[in-house]
Amino acid sequence: MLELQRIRENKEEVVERLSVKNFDAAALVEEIIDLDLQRRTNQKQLDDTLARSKQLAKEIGRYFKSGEKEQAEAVRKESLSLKEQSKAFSVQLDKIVKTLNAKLVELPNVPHPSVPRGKSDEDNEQVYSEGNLPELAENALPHWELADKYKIIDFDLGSKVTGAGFPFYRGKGARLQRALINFFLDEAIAAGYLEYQPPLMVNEASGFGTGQLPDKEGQMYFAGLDKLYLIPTAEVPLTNIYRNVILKEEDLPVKNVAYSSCFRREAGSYGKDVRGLNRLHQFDKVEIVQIQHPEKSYETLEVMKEHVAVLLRKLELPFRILRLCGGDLSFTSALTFDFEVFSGAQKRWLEVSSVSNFESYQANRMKLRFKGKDGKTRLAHTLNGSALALPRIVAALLENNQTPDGIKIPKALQSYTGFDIID
RNA sequence: GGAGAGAUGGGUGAGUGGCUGAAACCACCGGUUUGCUAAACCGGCAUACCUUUCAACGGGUAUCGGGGGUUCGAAUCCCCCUCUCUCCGCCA
Repeated sequence: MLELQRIRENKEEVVERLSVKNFDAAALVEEIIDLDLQRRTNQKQLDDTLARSKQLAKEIGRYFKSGEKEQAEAVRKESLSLKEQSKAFSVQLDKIVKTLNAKLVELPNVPHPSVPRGKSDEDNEQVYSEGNLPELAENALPHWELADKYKIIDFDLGSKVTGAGFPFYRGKGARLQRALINFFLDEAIAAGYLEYQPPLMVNEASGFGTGQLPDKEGQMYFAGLDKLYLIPTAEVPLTNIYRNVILKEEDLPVKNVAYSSCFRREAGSYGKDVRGLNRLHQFDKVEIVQIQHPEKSYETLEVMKEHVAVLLRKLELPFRILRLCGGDLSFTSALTFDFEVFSGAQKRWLEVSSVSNFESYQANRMKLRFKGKDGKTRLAHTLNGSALALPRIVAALLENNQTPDGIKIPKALQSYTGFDIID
């Protein structure tokens, strides 16, 4: 969530910038400022009452010790009435704080000044592209037909055993998955990231910390008996490692990477978007996360972008980078770049990575801070990016590299797969 | 799943109703001393909110796993929850 101080001191700017996200924050911001004022007034009253109570309690102690029972009794009476007062203040303060927090959570992150206005993904701004679009024969097959032809992915079997969106990978298909995971992890480790194997289920506090809860509750699978959520991305456990942590400035940046399966309910998706590997309920992804000094986070965002670009280059996939417009930007993000690869037979761009700077928005929710060299404690900035999500990479690899002899594996991957063609 | 023990500041650990936001030691930071290093000595060392003619030095409140209760007063007593450890059961 946004920092209260920022809302208080830059009210107009916050409202104006949030309008880029097509979010009308004017009324909400006023409410928050008003609640904050109430909170402070109330707190002052409570604190004063408690301070007096403490004083009296000490007096009573002294009287009892010196055996002055009568004085003690008198003071005790006063203290008793103070107790009622402070109870009332405390109940009211609690109510105000709860309302204030609920309102604060409704406020999305403020977009970076470079974020263009726009309604939907059609308004995203292409900032870079690389590689030539593949020229495939007219009868080129989409990946789901290739998957079937070479018996490397079985969607029907997944439907039988689990449900739609939970495919089986088999033979060279399974090995290709394993190869990609190892390739991505090795690249991240070489770039200085520390590898984690995180839990695939998280508790409610973690879901709140990275911003999945409360608003995106319906997107996560929930194990109700134990109140645990299946992670939609490794970002959740990987970032929540630092929930309620105060790092030292010299520990920054923290660079973590994790491979994990990801689970998404994807309620409301349909049509060509969910065909084959285009959108799954369970998929594999390697995720990179950085925790960085506020003054360096945008530099870092560029570095992370380049990391993803290198991966796609090594996989010889044509890709483009989009700067998400306000309308397409997620609730918690200040600036996001999407990477899309061109999938030759479907003739469409598929999103394979999303690299974001959340500034202090997640950090404020989870109280992730660092102590500066000046001794002051400040919120850190969090960033993350997919590097990369597997299914659509596989879709593009299959489609773009199909030949009459089989599907060619890019050079960089061959030492990982142990084969250079799927036939 | 059953039985028991426990959770205190960065770490170890004292503290069973008032003088404890919390001893001591270690770690860390600053200083003195010192050929250098080390040692010794002195000082500092949590977080949040409030207070904004407090520039600075401050003042107030809360926090001893989390929540609730008893009491004029709770780290200390009571209840609930979470987690950790030990033993038993089960098991990849």
